[in-house]
Amino acid sequence: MRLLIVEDDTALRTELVRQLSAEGYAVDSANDGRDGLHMASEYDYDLAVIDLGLPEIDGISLISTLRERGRRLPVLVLTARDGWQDKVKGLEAGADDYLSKPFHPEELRARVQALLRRAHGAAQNRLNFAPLIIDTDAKTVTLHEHAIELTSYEYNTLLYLALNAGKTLSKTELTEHLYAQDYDRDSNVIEVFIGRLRKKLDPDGSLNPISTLRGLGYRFNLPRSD
Amino acid sequence: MRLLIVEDDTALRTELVRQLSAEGYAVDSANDGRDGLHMASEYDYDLAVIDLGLPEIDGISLISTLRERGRRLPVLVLTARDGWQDKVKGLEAGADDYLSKPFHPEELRARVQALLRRAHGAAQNRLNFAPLIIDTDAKTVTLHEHAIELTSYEYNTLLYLALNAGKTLSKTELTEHLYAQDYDRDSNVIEVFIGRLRKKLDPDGSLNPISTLRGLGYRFNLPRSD
DNA sequence: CGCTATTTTCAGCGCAGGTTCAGGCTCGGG
DNA sequence: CCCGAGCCTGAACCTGCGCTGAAAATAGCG
Repeated sequence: MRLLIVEDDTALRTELVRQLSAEGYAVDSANDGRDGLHMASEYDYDLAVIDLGLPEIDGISLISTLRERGRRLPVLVLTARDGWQDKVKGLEAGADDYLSKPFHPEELRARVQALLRRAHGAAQNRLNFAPLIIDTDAKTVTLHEHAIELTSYEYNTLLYLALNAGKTLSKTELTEHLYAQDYDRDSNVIEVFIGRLRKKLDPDGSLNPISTLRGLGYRFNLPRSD
Repeated sequence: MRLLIVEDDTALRTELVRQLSAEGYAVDSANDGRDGLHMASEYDYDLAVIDLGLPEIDGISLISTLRERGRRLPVLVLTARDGWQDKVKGLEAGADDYLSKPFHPEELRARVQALLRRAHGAAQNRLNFAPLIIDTDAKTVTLHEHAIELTSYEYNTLLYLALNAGKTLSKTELTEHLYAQDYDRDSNVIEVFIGRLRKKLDPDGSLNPISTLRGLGYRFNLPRSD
């Protein structure tokens, strides 16, 4: 999951990046609305955290502009103090949730998680695919009631594929969602991770959870069984 | 467990902080409703003790505001004398329990403990994990019917992990709940405590009660057996 | 006010896990 | 049937995270 933070206060921005990176997200950040708009246009983020009081282009306009351009990513708005009307304006502009400063890290985490889940139509923290279960709370994967040990990038890759089950994702699409900006584009990391995932999830080659579409990308095949 | 005290009487506030710190909680305090609201917003406390007669913003409004914002933390209300109607108002505003001044330290202790337990869905004072038992009343830990000597921070760390059994907790998440505000962020205390816990709880390495998820955090593995 | 127990810092190390690379394989188009 | 682009894979590399033991700081206690 790749997130964008738009926040002018350096201290807070750093803190946000730190927090969310620790949760395993790939995080980019911008310190004003203009940069934020740039970055949000350039990449397909899974979620944006936007402060309303921003120099250059304020948060509200930023959100409106994004929405006008048809970007539907979840937006979490940060409002100064109890900016009551700000919240309303924010929601009207197309934000999905708000958080007033100062806020507690816990709540930020919870909201981000909730928004991401909602966006992918996964209400719960437990994705059930036939014999495969992904628990996003414990960050754990189970196959046939049997725990599978995945490293964090393996997990992230699998999660992203699974959240887009049935859809074909190109390799660039995957890298862009798994890594923060400026990741070396011509590398075969993804192939390697797909390989490792297949080996771990399907050692005997009977499940075929991930199929390759030559020239197009990869697709997660298992149907959701909830 | 991290608590917030909101009390304007300096003597009493200091006393409360002393009391509860002595119990091993991480305690922050505010001396009026405004500060209290700030702090409660900034951080995700596990419980709040709030006096009803407060300057700036009174206790009732403070509680209501918190509840409106969707904060569900347990709130213990302190009322002057037998402020009979105050209790009612307090409970209506969303407090979970009350205590009229003056009160016995013992009683405070008991109520705080009870509320914390309830909040974590642990009705009893005894968390049972297969061969490991944590008695939150006696603050003792038993492994295979055999007492384990833990220092208070070791105990706190273990308890927090155990209360969130199965969930992966990042190191920052842990520090934030174990220490009062402004704790130096880049330190490896947590690693050290985890190490010591493992050594004490699992000397021969057969139980593996706490697993580390590289880059993500730690997870308590034992299932509850109640 | 000293002594002990506990917490915190620190530095060094080991290794997990991410990244790269090379060589072989596969598929599809001509 | 052959060729080449794209994909797979095993192995090697290398960085940084987490572990550890010991020393320094601090708290607790008589």
